[in-house]
Amino acid sequence: MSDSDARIQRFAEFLARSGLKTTRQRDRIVRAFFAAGRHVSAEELYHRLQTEDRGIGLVTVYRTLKLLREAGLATGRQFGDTYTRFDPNPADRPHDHLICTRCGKIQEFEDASLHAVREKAARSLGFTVTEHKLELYGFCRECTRLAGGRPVRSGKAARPV
Amino acid sequence: MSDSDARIQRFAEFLARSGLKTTRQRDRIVRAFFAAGRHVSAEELYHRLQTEDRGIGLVTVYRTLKLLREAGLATGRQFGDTYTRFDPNPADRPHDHLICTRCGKIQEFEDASLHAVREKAARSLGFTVTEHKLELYGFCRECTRLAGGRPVRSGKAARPV
DNA sequence: TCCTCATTGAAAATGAATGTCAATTTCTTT
DNA sequence: AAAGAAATTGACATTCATTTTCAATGAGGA
Repeated sequence: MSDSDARIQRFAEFLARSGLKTTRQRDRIVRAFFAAGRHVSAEELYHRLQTEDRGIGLVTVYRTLKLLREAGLATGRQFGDTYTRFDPNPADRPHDHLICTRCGKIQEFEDASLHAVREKAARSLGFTVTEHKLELYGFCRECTRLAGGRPVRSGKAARPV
Repeated sequence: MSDSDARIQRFAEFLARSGLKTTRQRDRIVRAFFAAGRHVSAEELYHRLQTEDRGIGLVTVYRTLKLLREAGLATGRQFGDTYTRFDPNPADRPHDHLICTRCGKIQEFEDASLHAVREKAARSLGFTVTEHKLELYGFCRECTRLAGGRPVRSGKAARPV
């Protein structure tokens, strides 16, 4: 059973447990989502789906992504642009991000020592931490070279708001 | 000169440098912003200002907050609700956040070792990091006790999207 | 199969944030 | 101090992502 299949199964279980139904649309959206990689928006997913099934509305894509979040199978992220991007859970790959504010590139990374930071903060303040988001904003290698590290207002690239 | 005054001065310099003008509205908005503490939304700031000056429009609050960001004096954050909250810069107080997904409480913390994480990621990937955002989502002390760490759908509290 | 209730898509609604524009204000230049 | 060019303002309209509404359809247990 592929990685993706396992998650699709978990989603089916979530639906059953919640008294919800399995439909052609949900099935296709969920498959497309797990096949899509990372940082997809609802709109992007919707467009990909149009090639295989014209009868899937953008609204249903939004609804299904919301269910995926409730099932704990997806996380939404906002990187400084106006829309939400979605990532599959669980974090089988690094989940922290470097965002270039000049060209908009998003690079993933992971640092094990972050868990120490997380635990320490949680313990000292009595929190139970279930999830974290770390974003580093700045310039990627190319943009550091091109711009000498100085900001360029492009209007396109994500901003750290 | 108070902390706040120094920033107000820096904003005035920014305006002059950019060929922009000082106005009663901008002045009041900026003062109110630095007096407001943290995590204020444009709307909240607007409401506070109504008590002292009815002639300040919400639109101008938005515009001035945008200028403050461009001046490097404010940062916008999205904690899983639909609007943007603003924090003053520079980070003279901790800038990382624990967000309770049950009651919506936001608690600040700081961990010096995060800088090591930041530098390490930046160095290994060639990034020049200028800013970071770290958010830990989970349950605060009270909610951990009350809910036994289990999620409660309140519809009000921030969600990790 | 029947029957109930969830689901769907289209259109309308929402809500935060931004653009438009005529009237006003700032600030530099006489 | 007065004038004039240019920026600023607020009310209104607009945009854009996302959500709600609603009538028609579909799923799936009895």
